[in-house]
Amino acid sequence: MANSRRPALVHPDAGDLTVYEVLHALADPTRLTIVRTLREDVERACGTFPVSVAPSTLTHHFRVLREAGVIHQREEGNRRWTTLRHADLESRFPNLIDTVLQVALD
Amino acid sequence: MANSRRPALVHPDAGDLTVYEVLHALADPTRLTIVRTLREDVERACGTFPVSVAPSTLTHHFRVLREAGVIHQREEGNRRWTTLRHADLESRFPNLIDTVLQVALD
DNA sequence: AATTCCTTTCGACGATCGTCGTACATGAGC
DNA sequence: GCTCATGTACGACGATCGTCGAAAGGAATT
Repeated sequence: MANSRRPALVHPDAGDLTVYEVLHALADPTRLTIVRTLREDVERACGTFPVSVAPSTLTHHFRVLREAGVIHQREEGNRRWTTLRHADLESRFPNLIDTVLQVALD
Repeated sequence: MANSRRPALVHPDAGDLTVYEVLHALADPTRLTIVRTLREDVERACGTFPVSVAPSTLTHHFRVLREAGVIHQREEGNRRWTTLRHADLESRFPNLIDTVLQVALD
């Protein structure tokens, strides 16, 4: 199984998030599109995001978001489901995500 | 005079600011300290910010903030006075600056 | 005019960034 | 079994980043 053989996904504790890492994670068009999409649909598989980059690039962006504590990913079969860590982000950085999303309407 | 001989300082129009450049500008401890300081004191000279980097590094950070549209600088004598472009930022990205500052209490 | 102060410009440095192609691993379905 | 779909890992690439020291300009002061 992928769940047991592959290295477990690392998710930092809510208390360890830094505003600098989060801001940096949000300061990219592709990554902000990912976050905006997750704000509308609770959970999505990797391949279903409306972005236009190579698969390996997308994996890279997911790692940046995950290590910054912005998203959570869980594996199921050969899919990886992604959610926004909204509660953690709210408790640590109140209003930040929604303010950024509201301001970045594109 | 410095005002006429040195290349004029470039300040982007409020309408040209991008949320990505602004977020990137804010995603650095030194630069966020500068912004926080300007939120308290309206106008300050370059050398008076509570940061600990080399003068040339400070100049670099001011340029990043200025070109992102976060700060405004004017020259007077051999001093350069810096202000936050709060009204422009508010009109373009409502609540963004204050939310980030409130969240980054350090 | 000489000195001192404030700030910039330039070039450099190692590090990180966003991007991609290739190869690989897993799971589902035939 | 085999194939296809999903997604990752690795290595590479040029670009940008944050940092600094050295040198210099301009203004204020003496």
